[in-house]
Amino acid sequence: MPESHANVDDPVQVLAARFAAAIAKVFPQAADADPLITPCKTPEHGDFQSNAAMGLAKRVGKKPREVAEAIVGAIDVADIAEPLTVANIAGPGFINVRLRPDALIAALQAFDTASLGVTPASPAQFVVVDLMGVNLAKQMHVGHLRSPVIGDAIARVLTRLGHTIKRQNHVGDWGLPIAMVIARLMREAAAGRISLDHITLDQLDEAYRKAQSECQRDMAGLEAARRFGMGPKAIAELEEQVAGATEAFLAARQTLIKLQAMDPETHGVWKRVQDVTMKVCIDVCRQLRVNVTDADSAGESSYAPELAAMVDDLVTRGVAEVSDGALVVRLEDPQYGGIKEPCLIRKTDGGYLYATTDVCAIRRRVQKFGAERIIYSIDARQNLHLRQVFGASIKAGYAIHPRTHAPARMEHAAFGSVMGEDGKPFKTRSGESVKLSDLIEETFTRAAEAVRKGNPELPAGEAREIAEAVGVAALKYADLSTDRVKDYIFSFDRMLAFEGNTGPYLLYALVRIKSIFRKAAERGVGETWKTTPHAATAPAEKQLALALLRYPAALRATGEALEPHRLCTYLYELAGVFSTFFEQCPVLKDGHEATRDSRLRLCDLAAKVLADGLSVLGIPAIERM
RNA sequence: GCGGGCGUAGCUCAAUUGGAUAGAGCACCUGACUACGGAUCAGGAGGUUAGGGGUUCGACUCCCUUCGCCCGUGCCA
Repeated sequence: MPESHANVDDPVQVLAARFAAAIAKVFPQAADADPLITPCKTPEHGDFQSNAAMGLAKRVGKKPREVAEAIVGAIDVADIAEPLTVANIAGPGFINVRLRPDALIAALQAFDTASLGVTPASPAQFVVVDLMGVNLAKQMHVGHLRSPVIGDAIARVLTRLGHTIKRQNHVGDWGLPIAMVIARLMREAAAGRISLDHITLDQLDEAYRKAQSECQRDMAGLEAARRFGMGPKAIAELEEQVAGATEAFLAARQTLIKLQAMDPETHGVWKRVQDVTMKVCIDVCRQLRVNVTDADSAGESSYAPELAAMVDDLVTRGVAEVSDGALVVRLEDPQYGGIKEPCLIRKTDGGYLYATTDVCAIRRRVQKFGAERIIYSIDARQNLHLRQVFGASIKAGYAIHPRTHAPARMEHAAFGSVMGEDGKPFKTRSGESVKLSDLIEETFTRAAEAVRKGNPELPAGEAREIAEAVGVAALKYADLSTDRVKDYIFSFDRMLAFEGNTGPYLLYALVRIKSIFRKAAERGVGETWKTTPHAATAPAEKQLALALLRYPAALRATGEALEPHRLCTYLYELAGVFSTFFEQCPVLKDGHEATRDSRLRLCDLAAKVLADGLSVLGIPAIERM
């Protein structure tokens, strides 16, 4: 069942109903046809248009133009639009509609409430958004930027549309890699080379990398050396390496067993690693104004105790089968995704994989939390993996909602990579990945510089706050404003520009409107405008009014496609339309009080929509800059 | 090999899910206003939407095909 956002005050919806009625009257055989109402791209054509006639033509066996004429002849829009005649039919059969001025005013009046025309979704859904996946003992880098930024924006959009959201940070806090670090840390701490009490994430990151390499056994190299009869010295060196790595590897496995058994000392170190990692993670989220807290964490460790029973369940019910010693779920059937590669859920050695945990997570999210929709804000490269996990959950029945008995809608909100200005993956000059906290700090520093240049008078404390807002706006908007599935090119200069489709520009547009009200107060203009009737007579006023009314549809389109850039584009267009209005329609200079007040109301609405839209994107609003 | 994604102006990106003359910003050129925040507005130039074919009244969008780049592809996560 498609969700509904019925709103009798939205001209698009009113026109859709009228056109639908006219179509049903003239072409009963096509009564279900979509009226296809959309705002006109150019004002010369009209305010709104219906594109239904062309599509209807072949269904009813008439020429498109005749269909349009029939619709125009039967429609009743006298109360909302200017009379429709054949003169309103253009091209192959577009029907152009011009709103009656009083209808526009009425729509504006109805729009001017706290909800800004956004009616709650019906039915509202319970949605889980998977928007982060940090790993213990690993420093966060640019690769961790997009997931929370996009996921949080999607969560906010859906919340604004009336849904209930649960965010999930799927923390990589379990398994052999973690055990390797812990084994190394315990050894290093015992030798007095590190202090676990004062350890930093950078140190943990280093330990992680060293643990990885010391457990890396070069079996292939040894094999090759033997086969090609290399010198005894070379073979001996390789044997030594392999022996050392094997020792480290076995120690890690022992550590994993102790960890699973909740051995106090081992678990204590694990907890320490978790605390250090998660503190940085949550700090980054706070800096980015991403709404993720400790309560949203669901580590792999929390699924670990459930895996064995779940896998048994899959085996006994015949969902999974043994293949080459491993346990797999086959997904060739189209209802499971029609995927050739099976989903591996248990290795030959009995170990579980990340797919196992991910299937388990779906089970918990649907069966325990009651998720009706699960959205994964994850790198596009994980697409196959996610489709496998979705398919396996469906096959296992875990994705079937316990109350509605409908399968949860599972979607991959895939995104591309962050590239440098050379078009290659974003790295430092020395070729290392950029620490996320460094990236954020540099953004703030550059934003502070830009703010200082633009407005040197700001007091230091406020300047820092504003710089952070501008920095967050720049960083997140750059990430959100382009089609998420594509890679995007990271550029401090471009994202921090005050011109063009950028976060700082939208903040500027907002503070510019706010300053009008400060100026009005200075001039002793009271708040009479709040009760003055709306008006939109000048062309620029009318265009602004029409643009404002498009806000709910822009939000809905964003929520439907899970594409925040749609909202960004709308806000940017709104800012542009407002600029034109601001240029052409003096607000405080106009002699007439009624005009001044109705224009103040338009300014007020524009500010409200901009602020609301920015907050939905996770960008903080400010009063001045 | 197979599967997926991407390819739009010199550069960075859009295009309301198949609709009217493919739009913005930057850069370039020309104008406006002693400017309710000039971090502005108006205008110009810039395109065979990678190439070819097809479906359609209509294709950047859907189908086929070729080229180029990226990614994934059974025992890492």
